[in-house]
Amino acid sequence: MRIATWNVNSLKARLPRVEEFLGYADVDVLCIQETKLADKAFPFLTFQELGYESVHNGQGQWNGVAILSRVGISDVQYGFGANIADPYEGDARLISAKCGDITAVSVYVPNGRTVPSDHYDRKLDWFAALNLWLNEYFTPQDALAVLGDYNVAPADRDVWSTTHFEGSTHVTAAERAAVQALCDWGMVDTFRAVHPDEEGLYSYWDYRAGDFHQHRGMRIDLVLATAAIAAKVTYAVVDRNARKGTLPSDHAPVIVDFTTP
DNA sequence: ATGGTAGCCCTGCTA
Repeated sequence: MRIATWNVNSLKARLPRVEEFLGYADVDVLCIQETKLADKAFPFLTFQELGYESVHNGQGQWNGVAILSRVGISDVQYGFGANIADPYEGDARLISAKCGDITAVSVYVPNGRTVPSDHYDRKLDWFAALNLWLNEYFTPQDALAVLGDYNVAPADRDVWSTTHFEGSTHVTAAERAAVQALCDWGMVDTFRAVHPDEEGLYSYWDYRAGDFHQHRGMRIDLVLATAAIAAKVTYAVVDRNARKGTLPSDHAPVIVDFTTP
């Protein structure tokens, strides 16, 4: 089975690139973030014609998350639900669905803006809410993958320069501890399981200052998965070509393969 | 050249 995550930075602007990706990437499940679309504007039929069922938690101008699947979609959840307070209430940042033999979750973790700030504090609270939500609906024994834009680089080797990001969001000890808490619950950073030590493996490059061509990036798009999936991962890659060419997103897709019984 | 680009919807805000 092949799963992938991609922050497309507006599905309206990026639809041709997403169609192109679906044509060559051979993914079974694709989790998308930052659709920036209302549900009524989501291109369900376009994806259907390409062989994918899709579900969308849309908001309009900002955020918006989706799941595309060619192995079925059921048991859809939109956001944290009524029992868990959302520190970013009103934002469309989470959708989950059963896709074939696994549950896929598409998350768009809040950016946090600056340190310190109210937005940063609520980013950490959002991670805590995610942990509560996982606990409420799943167990570490489930075949569960939480894919998305975490807006956290888990380790120093996941950024092009530690000094450049000193004092910024995405690299603070508290944010990294929030990701680690998910791993403590039972999730594995599957990309790092395949590439444990390699540096320079990024998934996001700022549009500004030619960062992509200067290899100034960050690895903030993660595929966390429980052992039922993580123990069977055979391949993981960043599709850097998707960051090149005409009207690219500032993020590249991250693809993970695992064997199914 | 004193921080740059992309996307949104009023041209300032968010990333």
